Amino acid sequence: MAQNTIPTSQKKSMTEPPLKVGELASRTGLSVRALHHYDEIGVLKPSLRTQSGHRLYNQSDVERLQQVQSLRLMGIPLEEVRQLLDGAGMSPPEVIALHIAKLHEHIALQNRLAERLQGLAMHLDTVETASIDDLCQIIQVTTAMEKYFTAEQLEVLRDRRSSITEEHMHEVRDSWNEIIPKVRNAMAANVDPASPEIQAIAKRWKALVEEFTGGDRKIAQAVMTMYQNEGPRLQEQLGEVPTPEMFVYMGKAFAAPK
Amino acid sequence: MAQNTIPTSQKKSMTEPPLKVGELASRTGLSVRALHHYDEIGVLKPSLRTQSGHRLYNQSDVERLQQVQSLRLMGIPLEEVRQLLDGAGMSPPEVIALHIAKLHEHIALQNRLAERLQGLAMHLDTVETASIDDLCQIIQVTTAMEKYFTAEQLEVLRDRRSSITEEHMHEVRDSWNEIIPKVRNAMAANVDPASPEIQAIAKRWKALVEEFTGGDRKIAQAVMTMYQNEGPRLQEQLGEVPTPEMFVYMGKAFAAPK
DNA sequence: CTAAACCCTCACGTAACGTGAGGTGCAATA
DNA sequence: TATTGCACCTCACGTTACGTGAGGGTTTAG
Repeated sequence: MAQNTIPTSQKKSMTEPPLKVGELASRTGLSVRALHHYDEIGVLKPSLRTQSGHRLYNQSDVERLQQVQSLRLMGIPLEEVRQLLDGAGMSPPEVIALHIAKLHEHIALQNRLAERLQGLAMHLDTVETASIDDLCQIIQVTTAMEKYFTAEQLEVLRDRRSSITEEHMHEVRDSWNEIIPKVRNAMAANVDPASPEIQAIAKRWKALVEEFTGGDRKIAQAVMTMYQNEGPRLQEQLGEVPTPEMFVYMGKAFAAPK
Repeated sequence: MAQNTIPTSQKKSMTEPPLKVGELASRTGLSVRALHHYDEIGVLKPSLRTQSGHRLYNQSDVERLQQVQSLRLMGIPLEEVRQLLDGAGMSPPEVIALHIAKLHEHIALQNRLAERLQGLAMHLDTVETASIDDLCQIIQVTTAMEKYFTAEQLEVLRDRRSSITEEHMHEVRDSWNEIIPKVRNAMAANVDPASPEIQAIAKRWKALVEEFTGGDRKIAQAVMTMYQNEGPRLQEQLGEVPTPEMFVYMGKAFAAPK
């Protein structure tokens, strides 16, 4: 074979002059400040300085910087970049694997947050209220619900909610606010659950519950658990809420012979 | 209707005593330091202090804190929380909408990063190298490729790569490293592309290209564009790489009559 | 030889607190 | 009553990866 000609531009052997920081910055797309920073924290210390203190980056510095940029592109923090390039800390595959895990965790969190925000935006569309109080109320109630219902149940409830009018929602609220005090008073007065007036109330109660749960036993159970645990907090937001004792009392009313 | 009985525990009218910071912290699950911070930045300034300077939070402070917590749960930064609760800045729906947009943007970025990391992890599995140099090389080549190939093309290439052995990949690299200098020398010596020795080389060249592109014209085109723009950078990582002039020369060789 | 361009070293700001350090207030106990 | 111990106070630095000046030397082109 013949003698090797020059590949493209220069050979490695013809030592290129060291770069000043501004030059290196514009070649790599980094800022001068970033290079100063890398110097400070030990990620990339230029191997030369001029007598007056100007940084000079030679070929191996430039190569190291390319590696730094590669690793940063993968989202690896500077401190770990430094450890990797210095051969300390963990092995590359370990670092990558751990970062994938962390990233997935982070993404999962963000996705859950995005779902919550989407749901919230839907509510805001239907309710068309601009008050922060209302906004926070919706947030509190929905976050409380997320603790007691599964994702599928929540979806069912969202669908049902979006299919009814805002006016009807107010009617439902008003109904509860009318019925619950009556029940409380009846309980305080030891009224027989089988009595006609309680039976009338029980009928309305059952209808309201049916409408909300859609007849789903699991949802009804979750609602009761939620009111049991979050009663006071929900009361602040919603107005009148049923207590576990009321559920028991109403249970007797439902079981009473007609 | 009869007189209202007491709902659950207390009535709002019986003013509850203001809370000290530690008490409020333990009730809300926040840290004392966080409450200090909220005070500092004006998100929640307690409306009372004792003579000695101890913070006292009254009922309305507590309610405001609940709102703060709700908004923070939705990922809204403290400064915007403050503006919302103080009625300054944007309206709640605007804030929510903007945050949804920001969040989706962020999630998209994270997802792209996750994909890159997954691909990288795959490479690391097949190549089983633990050196940072190799790691960075893979990163650089794959990120360069992402600029020139579409997502589908990249997937095709990934599949093809994972279906061959590491040994074969080395063979391919070696073939290029043997052929390219020969072509360069032939070009420098003005050898006729139709000459037998160049025709022999052209045959091997074509086979190598075919294997990589799978016969896909688009991929072949993207490869040439990539080498044209990223030539020097890739050369540092891969060794010998073809130049546009070589593609022209080889084109003549392919077109030459046999 | 001078002015522009480039370089240097501080040093503060970012988001949302964690983590002391060093000192005061307050209720209960010895 | 004196002392203990706990809760509270105000600084103030650390975290991430730089951005953005301030104030002052150096190099280079005209």
